[in-house]
Amino acid sequence: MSWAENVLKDLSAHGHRVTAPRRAILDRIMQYSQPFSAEQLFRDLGGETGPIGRATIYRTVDLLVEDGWLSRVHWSATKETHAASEHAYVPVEQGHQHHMICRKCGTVISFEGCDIETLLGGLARRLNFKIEGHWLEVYGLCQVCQRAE
Amino acid sequence: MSWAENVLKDLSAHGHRVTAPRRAILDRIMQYSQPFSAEQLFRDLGGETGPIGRATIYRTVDLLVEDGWLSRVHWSATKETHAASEHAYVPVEQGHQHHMICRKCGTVISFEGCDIETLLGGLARRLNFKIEGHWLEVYGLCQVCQRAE
DNA sequence: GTTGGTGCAAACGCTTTGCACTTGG
DNA sequence: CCAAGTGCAAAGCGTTTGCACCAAC
Repeated sequence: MSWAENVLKDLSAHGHRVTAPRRAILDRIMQYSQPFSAEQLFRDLGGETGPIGRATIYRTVDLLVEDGWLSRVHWSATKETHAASEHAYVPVEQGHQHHMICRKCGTVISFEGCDIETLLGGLARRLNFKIEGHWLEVYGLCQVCQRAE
Repeated sequence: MSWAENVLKDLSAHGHRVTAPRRAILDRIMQYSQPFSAEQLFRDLGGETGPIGRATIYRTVDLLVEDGWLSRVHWSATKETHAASEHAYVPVEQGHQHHMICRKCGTVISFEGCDIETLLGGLARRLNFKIEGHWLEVYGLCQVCQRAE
């Protein structure tokens, strides 16, 4: 059961429709080995002359983020200038996940089961801060790029 | 020695000039108890009719981020739509810091000495991933807002 | 047949840029 | 002095929106 299939199933389960544009978008997302942006997705699906409108891409990406099938990361392939820097996304199986992102090739390794709240628990207790969630992202070099350096 | 004073000293130490607009910007930043955006800073300093141009604000913010005196966070006061969502910043003493941000009032608590790399060390070793840096941000409720709920 | 989805194009809003003017050291 | 900094206005560009049309269920 691929990620795209899971998403499609979940979409119809939530009363959403399974349309051709959505299929195409999901298929394209699965081919990325790096974080991707909405704009990039638009280009890769044919851009201005392609069959899928820009609005549809953005709307679908938003939908997927809302339903927990895409996760936003801060990594950006294009050295962010950051004039309206593109937001980047990574497909995830649903649930709490974090990412290790290779600064060179952009490969993403997802992992769960982080113990950060435990780690910060003492600090939070001392400060009387009630932790409700957190954002963690790790940067570095993947195995392949380490060798290449 | 206030944050603004430290920044000014650092600026001239790096061959930058201490100008009236920069003083005004630093002073205003110190008054925030929440993450702020460049646009907000612009408005608070008088906006279109004020003495400081928008470009100066953006250039100064960038400068401060580069020199490590401002840190970008993901929290946003305005429910991010995220059409060109404003980037938010927090003043920091230089060095590696993380933030706990209250989801209600936006109060920021900075802390250092996180042991995340230690925590993730085992995982990274197993995956042959070489950690070079990380981004961590914690969300929740500060002491005051907990009581208010 | 409904109504959710789509495409188009225009609008939006944050951010950047070019250029002539000002000012700090 | 003169290079760094500033202000202005225009341009950039990712993202959103209004609306008429289309197609999934």
